[in-house]
Amino acid sequence: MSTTPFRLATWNVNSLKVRLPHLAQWLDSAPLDALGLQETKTVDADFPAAEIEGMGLSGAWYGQKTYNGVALLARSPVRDLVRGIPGYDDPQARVIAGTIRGVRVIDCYVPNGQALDSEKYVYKLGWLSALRDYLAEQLQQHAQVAVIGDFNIAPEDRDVHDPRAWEGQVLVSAAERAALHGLFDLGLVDVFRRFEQPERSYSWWDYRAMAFRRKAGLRIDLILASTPLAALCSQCTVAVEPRRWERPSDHAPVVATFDLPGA
DNA sequence: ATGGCTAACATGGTTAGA
Repeated sequence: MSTTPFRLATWNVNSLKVRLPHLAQWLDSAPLDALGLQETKTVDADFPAAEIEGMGLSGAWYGQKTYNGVALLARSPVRDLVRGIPGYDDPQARVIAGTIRGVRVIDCYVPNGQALDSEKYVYKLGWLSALRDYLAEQLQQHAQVAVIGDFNIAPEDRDVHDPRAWEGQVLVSAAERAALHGLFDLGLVDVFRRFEQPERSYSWWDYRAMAFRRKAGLRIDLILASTPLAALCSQCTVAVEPRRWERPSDHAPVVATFDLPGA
């Protein structure tokens, strides 16, 4: 049976306006079919739609002033768009979902949480609970589901450059990891770990203290796939190269290839 | 080394990120 690759990426761009040249340059070298962005940091009226179209992409975006903001883009039509988590009243623009070539793609920017004693941490855990309910419903509706984005949680200690220094901190705390594993329990698979990976594979490095050069990062940007979709995954890598460029995002893209049935 | 750096908004210094 013939298959066609579906190359899906997630990238926290930390301001789409600043990172438009990086996106264009990366797309020149990386053949992609669909892409979820986070931290676009722009209202929908100012979204650079013409520039995105010039890159051969179309889709939809859901943004707000200054903070957050997500976009779901593809080379083929994005259908049945849904912004936010239905039924969850959230003033922050963090989720956009659509169907691309039969795959239900849900692009997420999970709250950071700031610190364990912060109200933002309470918001993060409540938000993840709402996301879990939403994903449970989506997995009933669709066989092929991909949940992609900046999860702001490092799943395991091997996803942390210095687990001892980070122990108990936000992004690695037990309650956050339990919430993430709650998503895995729905049947979602972290496809990156389906393959052999280099030691010290991360997707985010602090701008400060030469963290990137020291390989002092975290793997917090993930591609999760429903079991039937994960079975079609043939590759998943961190595209570390854009992190080396001038004025980079602090996150690198993560890319997965799914060999979808059909020509 | 409880700092370091980047971006938005604003146009100096705060908020937020992770």
